[in-house]
Amino acid sequence: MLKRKSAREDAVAAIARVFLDHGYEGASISRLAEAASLGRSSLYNHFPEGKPDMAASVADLAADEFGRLVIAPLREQGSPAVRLGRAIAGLEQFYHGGANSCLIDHFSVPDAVEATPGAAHGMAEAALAGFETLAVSAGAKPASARARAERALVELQGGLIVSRALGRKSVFKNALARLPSILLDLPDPGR
Amino acid sequence: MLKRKSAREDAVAAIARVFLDHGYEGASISRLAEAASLGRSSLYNHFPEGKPDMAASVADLAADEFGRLVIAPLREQGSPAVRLGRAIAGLEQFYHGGANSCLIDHFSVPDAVEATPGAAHGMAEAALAGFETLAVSAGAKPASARARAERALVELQGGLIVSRALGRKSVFKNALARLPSILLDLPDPGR
DNA sequence: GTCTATACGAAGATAGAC
DNA sequence: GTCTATCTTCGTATAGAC
Repeated sequence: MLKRKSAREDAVAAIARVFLDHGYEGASISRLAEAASLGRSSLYNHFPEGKPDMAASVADLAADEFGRLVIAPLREQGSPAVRLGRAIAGLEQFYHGGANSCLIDHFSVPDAVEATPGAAHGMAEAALAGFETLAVSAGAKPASARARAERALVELQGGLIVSRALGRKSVFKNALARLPSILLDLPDPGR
Repeated sequence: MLKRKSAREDAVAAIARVFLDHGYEGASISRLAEAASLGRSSLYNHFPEGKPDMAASVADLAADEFGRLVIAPLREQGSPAVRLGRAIAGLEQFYHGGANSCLIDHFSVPDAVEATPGAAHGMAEAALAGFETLAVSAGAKPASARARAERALVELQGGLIVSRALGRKSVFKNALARLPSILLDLPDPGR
């Protein structure tokens, strides 16, 4: 089921980078239009509800991509370690090795929450659920799996923030490298 | 050496919350003025250079407070565990138990970086240096201490982000609770 | 120091020509 | 679908009265 990209989908992909780089408030219509190689007005043909519409579309795209690159591999066949390895490769791609900042963060400010209610919350919960599933299938008990998933998500988000603040992608890479021990290493496997 | 708070210092404390809640771009002069209980114009008496001036002042205040509440306790007398305990109490206070988002994050977007160059970077480095010192005095070797400090900062920032996105302060509290094992537990103490 | 008034451009959005 | 033109509101900033 290959679907040809619509013009709107092209626009969403183009403007996503602006929200990523500048945050919701910093993503002005002018910047968005320039990124999409369109006039300001032309954007409103693709997004009749204006900026909230654009932000919601970007959030949807990000959720889709995250699902495809990270969540799906976690639920595929293979040992937990192999599945996590594929998800980590997906994370590197999704975040461009730490160069991307995360929408969860940018979409958590009040004005963005008002425009796209539940977007940040939903992305965070989706990631949490994916990691939790992996931890369970690695043998963790429910409560432990939940805690491990939370730690993994914290590690990921923190890695992105600190990486960007310090201008060192290695921080994000190091965070990725810690995921296996967080999600897979069970201190008392037999318990 | 008790110094009376100047009117300007009052204003800085008041507007800090706006930058914290809304980010650099979302902190409009109107919002800042309202938070400071002043007219828009009056703000320019205290901050002649306008918004960048305000942002820089807030960054300075945050750095001072962080130094006082978190870094200083790390360097005081007492065992490493006791010092970290005091720093963690300081962190709870500084971040209001996870209710605050961090300036490091908000000041890392391009427009904020342009307005207050080096602010985000400096705050991150200061935290890193403080944690590193503690790890060293707990017996970690230089390279290990550096890595541990980085992990601690990642944990902190990630905890704040995820806490805010999910609306659960427990995420931040859990992150704080992991700091001792990150900074103090040395797997091979004799090595 | 704080206010009112004001200027000026940017941001968000719409109408209508092509 | 995209453009030009236009509108309104907001954001930033200054001048000057009190």
